[in-house]
Amino acid sequence: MNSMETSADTPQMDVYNRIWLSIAERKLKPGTRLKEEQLAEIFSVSRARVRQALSALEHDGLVTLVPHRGAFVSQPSTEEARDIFFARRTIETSLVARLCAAATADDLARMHAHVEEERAARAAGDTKATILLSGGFHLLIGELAGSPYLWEVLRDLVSRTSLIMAMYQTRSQADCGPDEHAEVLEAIRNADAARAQHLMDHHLDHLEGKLDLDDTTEETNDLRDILS
Amino acid sequence: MNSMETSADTPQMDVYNRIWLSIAERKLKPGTRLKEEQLAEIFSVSRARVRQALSALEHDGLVTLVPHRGAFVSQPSTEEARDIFFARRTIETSLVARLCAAATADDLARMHAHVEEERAARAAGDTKATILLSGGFHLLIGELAGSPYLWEVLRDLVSRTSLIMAMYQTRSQADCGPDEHAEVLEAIRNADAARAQHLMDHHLDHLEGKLDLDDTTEETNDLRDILS
DNA sequence: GAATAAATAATTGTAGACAATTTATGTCGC
DNA sequence: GCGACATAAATTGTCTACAATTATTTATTC
Repeated sequence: MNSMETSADTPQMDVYNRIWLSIAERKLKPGTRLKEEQLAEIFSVSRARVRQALSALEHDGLVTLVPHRGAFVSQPSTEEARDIFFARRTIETSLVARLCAAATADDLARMHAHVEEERAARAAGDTKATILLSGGFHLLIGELAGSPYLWEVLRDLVSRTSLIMAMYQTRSQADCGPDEHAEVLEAIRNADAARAQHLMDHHLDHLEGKLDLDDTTEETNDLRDILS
Repeated sequence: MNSMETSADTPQMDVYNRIWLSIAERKLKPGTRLKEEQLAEIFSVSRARVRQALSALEHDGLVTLVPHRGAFVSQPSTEEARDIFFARRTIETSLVARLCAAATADDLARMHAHVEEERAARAAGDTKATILLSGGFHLLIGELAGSPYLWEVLRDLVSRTSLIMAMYQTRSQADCGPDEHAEVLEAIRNADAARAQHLMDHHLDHLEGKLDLDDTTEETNDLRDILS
């Protein structure tokens, strides 16, 4: 019942997941063009399957579909980036507050185990796992809050955040840092709702602060976008 | 810049919107089978377009796609129904609190105009408009909060709520009632965040309370589901 | 030599046909 | 007459070929 696994049963979900993962891991950079035929060959599926996957990814905001031009890894604007963080603060501060009142011993154990896993991955220098686990902590909070719907929303927000980080991150490293997660966990353990909310809010602010969201230097790879 | 209009530009979005509207208006009842060819003929489009629209509707939780059996208007379970209301409370209470601090005179005017419109529609006995406007008030709050992302989430939640109401509503009438909306608006006007949050929370509770979410009498139209 | 315009090439969008699966109908045996 | 099995119909899932659009290259003219 691990909610991290994103059911790779059907072939079409497989191509969706593989592209999703590549974007979440930041191997596919924003602005990258995704040709349908090329993807079809890589994954050994028909072009129709690729189109379905791309359509779903567009719905999740990870790729942008331009009519008669093709699919590109999305390049969220600074406004959109700020909006995503706003939405995360709105939802996640509410959820941690609720968790303070409702968390079971088992919940706390799972969160503790997760933070340890994050530490281990970071210590081992496994950047791929670090990025995934870092977002996974936030998803775990959504899961423990007991709302499948909000968990889906959070999954969407976390993956979009990954894209935003890939685009606007200038200084320092990629992930949240397990220390702040540990602090939030400690507040939840103490059932200190106000502190947990404050810490989560601050944590997301910290993440947003790492970004270069000044509108002046809209970086891009696409010559089309550079040369007006 | 009215956010209620759901861009019916492309043909595929048109069929999506027309089905979406029929469900939101509760003309299409939960469990109704949606044959692709039939829809294709009705809308005078190819079956591929219908499939795209159905796929998008499934992603929004309004339609359930069963492999090799077809598409059906979703029949959300009582757990899912409660989850939707939980999500709405989580998000909307946060948003009204924020609005209390940030609402401009223009914002207040728009909300006031909307409540009046609701009253007029209800007085005129226009049930279709009443249902739409009733959800529209909640969407307006999302819009004025200035978060396009959360507005999209709210739109999804409101349409799912409409489906839930169609399924589980037993007594009294369909919509929210403009009086409670007016009360919320009054609290926002007075910048009383705590009261606004409380009223919104109570309002959604009231809505949920109108439903018959006892798990015992899972109503359905599909013979398959009735006769095990 | 530079800019514009036409032609060619590449890519996406669409539709129609075919295959796989499920549902309904009819028949045979009991 | 009732139930199980086989056959037929209907519906969905998938793929391939073709049309529409856009990008690139080449040729022509100023």
